[in-house]
Amino acid sequence: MPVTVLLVDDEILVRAGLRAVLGAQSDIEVVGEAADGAAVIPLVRRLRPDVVAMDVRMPLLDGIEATRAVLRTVADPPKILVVTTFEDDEYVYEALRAGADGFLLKRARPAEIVHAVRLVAAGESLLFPASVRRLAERYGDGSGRPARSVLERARLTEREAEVLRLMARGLSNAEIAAGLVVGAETVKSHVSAVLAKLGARDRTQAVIAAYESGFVEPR
Amino acid sequence: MPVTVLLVDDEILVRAGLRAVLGAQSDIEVVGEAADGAAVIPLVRRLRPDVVAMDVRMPLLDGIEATRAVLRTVADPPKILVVTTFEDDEYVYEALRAGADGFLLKRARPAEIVHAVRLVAAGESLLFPASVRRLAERYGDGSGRPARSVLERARLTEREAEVLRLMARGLSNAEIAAGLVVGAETVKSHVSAVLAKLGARDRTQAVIAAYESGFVEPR
DNA sequence: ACGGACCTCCCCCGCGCGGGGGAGACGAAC
DNA sequence: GTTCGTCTCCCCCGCGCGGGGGAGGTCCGT
Repeated sequence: MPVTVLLVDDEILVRAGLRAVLGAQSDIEVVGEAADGAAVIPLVRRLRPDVVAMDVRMPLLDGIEATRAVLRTVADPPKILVVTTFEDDEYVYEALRAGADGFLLKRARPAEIVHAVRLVAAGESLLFPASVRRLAERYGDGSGRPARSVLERARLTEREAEVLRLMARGLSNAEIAAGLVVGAETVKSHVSAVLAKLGARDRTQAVIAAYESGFVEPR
Repeated sequence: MPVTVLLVDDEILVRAGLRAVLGAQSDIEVVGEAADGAAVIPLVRRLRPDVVAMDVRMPLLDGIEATRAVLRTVADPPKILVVTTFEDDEYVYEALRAGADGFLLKRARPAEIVHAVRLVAAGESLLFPASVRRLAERYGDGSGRPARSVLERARLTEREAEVLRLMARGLSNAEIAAGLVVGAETVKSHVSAVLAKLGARDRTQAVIAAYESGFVEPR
C-alpha cells in the first residue's frame, strides 16, 4: 500500500508542484490538500494520511502551530514533514521542537522531495537533508540545532546505535571494528546506515547530531 | 585469581615501566594498554579489568574525562587509579569529583605503585599521598574554581577558534573557506593547527573535544 | 513456508581529509 | 630596527572515508 500524503500550503502552485512530483511515484499517493493550518486537523482525522507536508507560513494557523495542534489532538498522528523556504530558517528548529519529523526546502530537487517523504513515512528523520545543509553555512547565530526528538525517532538499530556511540568517542572505523570484533567492512555498512538515517553527510555531522540530540552527553 | 590491570597512558615508556613493575607481581596481571582516553571504553568493555591505571594528560580525552566516561557508560566499572605527576596538580580535585578511586604519583617507588593497585582493587580508597592530599584540600574548599578545559590550555588563536566553531557545526573545509571568504588551503592550515593543539587525530575528534570541553554547547 | 529486518562481509571508485613541507605579508612587541 | 606570532596561500602525497552496488547468514512474525 502506498504512502498517503496530505499537502498543506496556502499557495496553490506549491500544492500543484508537490502533487505532480509526489503523485508521479507509484508508492506515494496524495490524498488531500489544505490551504491553511486551521483546516489541517479535521482533514487529518478524516483522511488519516501517513505524512503531512506542512508549509510554515500560512493564514489562520502557521505550520508550527498546526504541527503542535495535530500532534497534540490527533491519536496516532501522521508524520509531519515541514516544507519551508530558505527565508524561513528561523522557524525550522522551532518546528522540529514542535515535533516535526523532518524539514524540506521548496527548492529541493524532486528526487530529494520524494526521498524525504519516504524517509519520514518509514519512521525515520531528516536531520541534515542535503538541500538544507546550506542553512548551516549561515553562521554567526542560531546554531543549526535539531530538536531532541528527531534523533530519538531516527530508529537506529542496536548495532547502529553502538557504532554511533563509538563514533562519538572519536574512534575510526578500524578501531570500532576492533572494539566490536567485526570486520572493517561491517563497520562501514553500519556507519553508512547511521549517516543515511540521520541525514548526515559525514561522521562529524553524525557526531554533532549525537551531541545535539542528547544521544551522548558531554562531561 | 590475579588483579587485572589496564594501563592508559600516551607515553609508551610509562606503560612499559608500569608493566614491568606490576607484571613482576604474581598477583597482578596487566591485561591491556591504551594510548588515549578514547580507546579506554571499548577496552574496558572487552577486557573487564579490575583496575584502570589512568594517566591525566592524554590526547583527545584526558584522564579526568575518560574517568567520567568509563564510570558513566560501563556497567560494573573498574576501579580507577589516576596516575599523575606534580605538574598535574590542578586536576587532582577534578579527578576526585570524577569518581577516581585513588592517586598515584609517577615518581612513586615501585613498592608504592604495587601497593596502590592492590588497595584500590580491594575496594579501598587509596590514601592520597600527602602532597596530593594537600592540593585536594586546597582546591576542595575553594569552591567555584572552574577546571581549566582542554581547549583553554590549547591556546587556540582567534582564527583557529572560529574554524573549530564551524567544524563543530558540521561544515566541510570548502564550506568553511566559503564562509570565511578565504582559500581552502588556508582553512586546511587552520584545521591542522587545531588538530595539533587539541591532540586530535581528525576533525571528528576535534569536534568531540569542543563539546566535551564546553567550547560549544548543545541545546 | 515465506518475507522482512538485521548483521555480517565483499567489490569498486572518487574525493575529501590530513601530514609533510614551504613562503609571503602584516602588526605587535622587543 | 628586528623578532615573533598570526593569517594567508601553495605544493605533493597517502589513505581513510563514504557511496554505489551485492550477497549470505540468522531470527522472527505472519
